[in-house]
Amino acid sequence: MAGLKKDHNCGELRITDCGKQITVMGWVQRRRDHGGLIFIDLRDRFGLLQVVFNPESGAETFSRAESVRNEYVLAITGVVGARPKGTVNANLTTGEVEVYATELRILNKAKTPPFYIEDNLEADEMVRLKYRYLDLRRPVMQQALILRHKIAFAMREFLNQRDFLEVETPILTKSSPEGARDYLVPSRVHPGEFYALPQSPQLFKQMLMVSGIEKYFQVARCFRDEDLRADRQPEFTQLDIEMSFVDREDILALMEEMMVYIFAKTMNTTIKTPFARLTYAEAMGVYGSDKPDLRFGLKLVDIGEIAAQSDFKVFASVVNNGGQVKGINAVGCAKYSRKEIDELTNFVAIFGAKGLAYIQMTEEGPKSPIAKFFIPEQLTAICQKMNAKTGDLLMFVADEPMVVAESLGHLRVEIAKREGLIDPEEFNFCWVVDFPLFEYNTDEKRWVAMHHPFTSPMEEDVKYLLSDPGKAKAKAYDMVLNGVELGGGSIRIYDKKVQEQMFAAISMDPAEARGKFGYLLDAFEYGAPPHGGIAFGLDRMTMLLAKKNTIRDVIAFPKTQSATCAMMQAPSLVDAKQLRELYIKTTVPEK
RNA sequence: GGAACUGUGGUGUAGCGGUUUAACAUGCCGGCCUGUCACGCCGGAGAUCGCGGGUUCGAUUCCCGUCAGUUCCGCCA
Repeated sequence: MAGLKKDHNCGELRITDCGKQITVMGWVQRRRDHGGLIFIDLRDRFGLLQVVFNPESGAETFSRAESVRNEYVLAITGVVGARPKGTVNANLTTGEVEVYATELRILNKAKTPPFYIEDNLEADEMVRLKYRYLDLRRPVMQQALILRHKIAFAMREFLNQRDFLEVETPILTKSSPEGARDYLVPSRVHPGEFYALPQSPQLFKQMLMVSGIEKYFQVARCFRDEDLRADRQPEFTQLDIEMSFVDREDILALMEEMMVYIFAKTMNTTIKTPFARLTYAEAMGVYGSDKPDLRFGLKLVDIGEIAAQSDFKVFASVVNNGGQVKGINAVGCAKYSRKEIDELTNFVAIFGAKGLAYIQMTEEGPKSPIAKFFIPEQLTAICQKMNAKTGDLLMFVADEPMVVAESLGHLRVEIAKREGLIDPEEFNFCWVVDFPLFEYNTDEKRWVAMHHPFTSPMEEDVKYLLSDPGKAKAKAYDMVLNGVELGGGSIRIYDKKVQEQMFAAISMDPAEARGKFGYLLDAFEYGAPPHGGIAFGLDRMTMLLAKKNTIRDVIAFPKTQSATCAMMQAPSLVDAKQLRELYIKTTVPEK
């Protein structure tokens, strides 16, 4: 930098700085060359600053300014001055001042970037990811990273104030049979053996409780080798928390306080506590989701009883076979065309619904292809139950409970989006509690833990662990924000006997349990305290607060949907020598 | 593993329901310009329309396959 020192940031200069001689460094946002007068907007992380070059700048400096192009890296020394009357730019925080350059050094030249370095650009995401270092120069991207930093910092601040200890846990760890697919790392020292990257620090944090840490947290990187989504990346960051000597209410209350703190520090807003609370059964029954979006209504209404008595065989037989018939009232949507209803029918088919029955509430009364199967009293009863008025559209799905929930649960969100029922400024939190302890896996023909196999059953349900697993409820809870699962946790098992029963319930024989989790069972014999915890998705939280549609926009270097890094071209083939050292032979089929 | 959508100069788009010199904006290059801030004006370069095959006299356009991206289902304790 040839002896120059950046003594001011571009974005920080104000009218009160007039007269100062300063040196700024940054990137050329734009050059406006008027022949005898050149303006350069210089950009750094803190903002934009207009620099003026005129003949008084000196011939050499002026001609150098003529050669400057976008994204060149410059060091400029000059004097801050007030802009002449009528040339103030209200769109810039530095719009009242400009710098009269006396010296210009080109610290580095730049090729023309493949896309504009500015907000609101609509470049192809693949191009943005390939040139992520340029994409991240855009102020909106930097704001997202800044917000992410503030959130993580507020978390640390809050937990530190509450006596929590941040402890790091291993990245090279042991593969576990339950849960997501593991990323594996071959061991050179132990031929044929593998480490796994952690899906979460779950067992380590429980061990830390046995160690007497009492209050632990970690901003932990987690890895799951599963397919990606807009809100799912193969590596992601969790705020992982665990506490000893607490019950569910202690944790929920503390986490609400933490969210209040985070929102105060990062969004400058006050959020209301306590959060709404729903049981899993309520959430599924009324909203068709275990992560309900409570910003709008469109609740699911059960019309099974009426449907069972109708002549509509499709409905009646579903009810008689233990299924459900439920509907939602899309208020004011009777205007929907046949085409739109077909679209919605295709939409619910994604979730397994075999059809979408509907009733349009017209001026002439209920109009529907299925109306003829109902006597007037039944139609009236349905309309009454669903609070239907002229202009509304009632839509129904009849199927097994899970299909009804999922299809109508997604449909209500789709209708809310189409009808603009969602206030984008609202942050609506709730807790979902009382999850089932198990769910039945039809492929593996066994019960599996819904949360994870270290989750404590409700005391009164311990007796069902082996006799009637489907009946057991868990001391588990999820925090939900605007229909997105922000975090989840549970009170853990700390009793060796209960833990052994748990393993037995998921059809893990004692020898296997010993082999996989022997250290946990051992630890429980040395004075394990009652404990529980929770983990939050930092990426998702940042996405919601930044009002982005994908977590890729709040991750510096995210993966594409096929789990590749567009910038580094990972994953990649490696040298045969590397494979030999690891005793690995690949068996990729020839195309 | 499956479904849908997308792929045209550097970037963002248009196009033709078969035959065009492939259009527009912006960016880029050159020239002019002392108050602009998405500066302006003049001129110029830049695309075998993702890839492969098929139909046809002729394909950017129609069909099939493939690759890549995105969204979703499955999967994600």
